[in-house]
Amino acid sequence: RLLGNNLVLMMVEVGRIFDAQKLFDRLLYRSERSWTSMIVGYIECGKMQYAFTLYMRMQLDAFVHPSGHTFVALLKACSKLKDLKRGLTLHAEATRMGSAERDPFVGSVLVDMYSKCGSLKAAREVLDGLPLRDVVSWTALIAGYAEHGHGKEAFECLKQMQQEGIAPNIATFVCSLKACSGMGDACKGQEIHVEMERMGFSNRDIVAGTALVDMYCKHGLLTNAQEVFDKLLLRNAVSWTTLIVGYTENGCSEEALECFERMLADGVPPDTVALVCSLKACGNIGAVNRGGEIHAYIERQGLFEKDIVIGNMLVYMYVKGGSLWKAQEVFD
RNA sequence: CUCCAGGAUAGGUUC
Repeated sequence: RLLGNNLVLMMVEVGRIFDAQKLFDRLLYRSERSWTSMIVGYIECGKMQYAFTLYMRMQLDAFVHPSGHTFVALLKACSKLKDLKRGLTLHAEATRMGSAERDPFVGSVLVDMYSKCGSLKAAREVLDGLPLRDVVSWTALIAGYAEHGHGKEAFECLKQMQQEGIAPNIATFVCSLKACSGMGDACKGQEIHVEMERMGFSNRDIVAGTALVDMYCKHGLLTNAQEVFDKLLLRNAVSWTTLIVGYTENGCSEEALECFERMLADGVPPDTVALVCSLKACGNIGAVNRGGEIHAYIERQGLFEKDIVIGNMLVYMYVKGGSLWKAQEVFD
């Protein structure tokens, strides 16, 4: 019976979920570990409904109980689907099993689930009730506040967690910066910048650095954004695009296009997002020639069919540039 | 009781 259960684990690990299921169904004794492993396997390949169905069957198995691992996997699926109803049920069951308060991972995934579902009050209550609030559970709540436009609350959380002696990490700062962007309070963002600088996050980590660039751009502080960007040790298409959008959205499309040129010169291949954003900049200032070059590049790379947004933006660019016949051609 | 698997984080057109 051990052998069969372990074989199920191995099959899930190598992605043979269908074979795993066939074997799993023939087992006489199914361990908690193999139930959970099947559930995780289905979630990983996006078949959430199968996972939930399996969980129902698991509850009917008198010999096993779901573990913290089981609840983490299922609650994470609820977060992705924003399925609050199922999340609430799972929360009740995790509480009944003692997982919710015994297992810190279940605690933080509960905070995340409520946050992602927009039930910020519930998220806050779960966090406050946790025996151990760590950087991840705090960050999950901050992310929730930021995502749903409650910048003030997000920033207060950052302060509260620091008062509790918990050090923020890159993820915490990134979420807090996102909150600042939505708040229109550049001072708070600058405050965070200073702290990140102290911890060496602002130029060494590309995600953190890009989030800073984005925050400054959203406040229209392009000089600050450029300064952070210039200090970045690594740049990728995302960081370049963030800057390009920053210039474009602040009425500086010419500068945006200069950034695009520098990005190419830097040897960073533009992805579809970078191309779309640069096309928008072209459209804004009627730069049909440069837009046309980007168009040619898109055709050469065969990207046109990949994403409807590219076509939309090409039309925008040609229309704004007055080349209606080219716009029509793209449209057709 | 021990061993293996589990948690939060960056950019675009429309919104």
